Amino acid sequence: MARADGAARAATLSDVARAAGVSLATASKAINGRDQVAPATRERVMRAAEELSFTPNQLARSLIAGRTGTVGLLTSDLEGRFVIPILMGAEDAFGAGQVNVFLCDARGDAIREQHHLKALLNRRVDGIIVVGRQTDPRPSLGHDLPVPVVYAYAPSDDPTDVSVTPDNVAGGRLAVEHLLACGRTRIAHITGDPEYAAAQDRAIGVRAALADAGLELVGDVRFSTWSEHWGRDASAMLLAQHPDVDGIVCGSDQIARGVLDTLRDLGKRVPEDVAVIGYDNWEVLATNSRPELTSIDANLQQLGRTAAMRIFEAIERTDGAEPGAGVHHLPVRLVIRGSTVARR
Amino acid sequence: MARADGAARAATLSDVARAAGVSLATASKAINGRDQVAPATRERVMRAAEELSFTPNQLARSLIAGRTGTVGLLTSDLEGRFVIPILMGAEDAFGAGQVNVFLCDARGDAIREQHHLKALLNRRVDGIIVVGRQTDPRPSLGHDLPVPVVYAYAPSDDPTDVSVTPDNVAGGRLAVEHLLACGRTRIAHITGDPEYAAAQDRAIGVRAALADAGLELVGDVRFSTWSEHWGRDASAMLLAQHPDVDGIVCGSDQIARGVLDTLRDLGKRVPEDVAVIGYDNWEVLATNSRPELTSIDANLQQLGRTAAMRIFEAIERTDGAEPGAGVHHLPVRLVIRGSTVARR
DNA sequence: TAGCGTGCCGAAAGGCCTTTCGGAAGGTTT
DNA sequence: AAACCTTCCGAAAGGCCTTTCGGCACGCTA
Repeated sequence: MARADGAARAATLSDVARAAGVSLATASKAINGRDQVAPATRERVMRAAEELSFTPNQLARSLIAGRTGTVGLLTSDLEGRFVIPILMGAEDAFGAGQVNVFLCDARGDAIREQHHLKALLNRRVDGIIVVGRQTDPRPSLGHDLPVPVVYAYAPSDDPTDVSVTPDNVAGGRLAVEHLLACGRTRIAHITGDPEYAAAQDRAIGVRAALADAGLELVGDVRFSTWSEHWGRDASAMLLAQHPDVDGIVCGSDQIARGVLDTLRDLGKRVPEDVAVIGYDNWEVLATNSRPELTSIDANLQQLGRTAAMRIFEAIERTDGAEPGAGVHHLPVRLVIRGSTVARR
Repeated sequence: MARADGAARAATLSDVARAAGVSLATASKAINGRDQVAPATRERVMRAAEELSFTPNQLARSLIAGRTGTVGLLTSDLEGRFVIPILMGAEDAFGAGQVNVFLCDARGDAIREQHHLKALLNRRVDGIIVVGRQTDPRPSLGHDLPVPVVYAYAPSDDPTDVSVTPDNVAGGRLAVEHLLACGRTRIAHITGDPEYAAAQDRAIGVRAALADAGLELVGDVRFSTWSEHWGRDASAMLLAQHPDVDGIVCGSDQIARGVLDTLRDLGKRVPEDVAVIGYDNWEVLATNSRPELTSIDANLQQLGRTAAMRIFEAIERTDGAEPGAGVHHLPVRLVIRGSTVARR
């Protein structure tokens, strides 16, 4: 266990002051770069601090400042597929080392969530980011909290909260527009659980883009589960009914993987005969398929950055005003790979 | 932004004391369940606290106790594939709400790691768990830290540190033993980057188990990259040279997915003709393949729990002794699915 | 030489809580 | 009635730091 014998008790500021032969106040000022300290004195203090390997106790600082420089990330995203990029974006935005993040996983349990929420408030976090694992609205934490809250990925069901979530409608549009640009006109849509807002929103975008182009969807939107199995089954049925389909928009990369499997089994070439586009841009799935999968990326890291910036703004302004209430739909991004455009 | 107007300043203990008509000390004792307080008085204080929605400032408490009840999780695991289960295990072990975890991602950058380390120490975490993304030893943080450190997944290169890591050799053995139990005798091994200790260790286990059974590996161990592409290519070459192979141990689930693809293309039935076993038990890959993939699970959540418990022990004992220094190899687990055993 | 400004330092308060210890009030024993 | 104990409460110190503000010493001007 790494615990130095000598470091049993961390050096405190008064240790430094004594070592440097100055008062507590002067030591503090020297270390924090305040003026009112002669250069020579400052030098002396700094050297003493160095020798004692003094690190200022952030607890005491926070107590005085009334601010801890910490943020709570409250999630129910078990797998961490969404929460990790969001966390990284948040870290970026805050600036490494300036702000630290408490990560709490409520595991989809409201009681545990309350528990964690209370713990975070006791620790006097400056703000809270709530990350859901679906884009369906989730219950608000309420407005009687002493710190700002931003909802990421899953928006709050209260429109006076601040929420940031990917623009799934735009994602659906983007997918179709890309297929159209590739010259496809007979386009189908296979997606996941119809209970998910993500599935519905993407389908809306798909239909809208087709309507704009004066086209209709080939067959109905096929909803079921977010799995490869469904991708395989659905595409088999689709091809049986509509052998002339030349483009398939999938509601997730998993579904797209299944679709690719079936097309391959049926002897269809991708992208020559049928172009396939996925959703989520989950690297491990998208870059390992045959061919590699074009996909829609939700820019989760950017989402995290945005959430962090919103928190930041809210922390800065002490008037308690509520800037940017409402659900903000963030743009998504197309990542083109071999499943829609043959490689040269 | 959720910020109640009335909650501009959180209630402090002296507010409660005043409201209840008692002194600071009494209020403190009442709230913390100390004796030396008359039941009636306690009741009065509790009610006042309730009404003011008082939450004790954990900062001040920590300052006094010399303990914060927080732990730092320092990772370089970008994708979070390993860190999330470990984090969850740690949360479990600490007991939700008792201890909170600061998650810091160093992104494989030593400077950033130092930065985060310093921030964690300033915040006076009680301990640090370091999570790597490979099982190769990583540089120690050193022994001159004022808090205990446990290395998880990636062990420290210093044997006097405490490390917990999955037993990859046992995993390799387990895979082969399972194939043997399934009646396979012509077993090959396709795995990832030979620079990874994980690849080497698993290969050692594979060879050892075969040797114990008086068998030899079919062909050499095939090292390359941890990708589906490699799984596809390697198995194609393997089958060309050794058409009689009847079992393939893969170094990862990704590789196994590629292997399954190729076997399917070649008209081999899995598991009837060839049994395939993966590694990592990455649900999204293992349960979506055709057939579903038998795999070795590293019990990461258990790993996290163990790491947390070690930290706990070290925190408890104030004598600075170093219990359990060294690298602890934790048992892994076989998850049987359709790729080795035909479903009934 | 008296008066004034400037530059630097230190005493002390304050942030929020816990704990120790002294002491008041009430009841019990001799 | 005196001595004692128990029960409960409160003053104060302490944990570590920052900030305010008063004051000392020095050098300058009149």
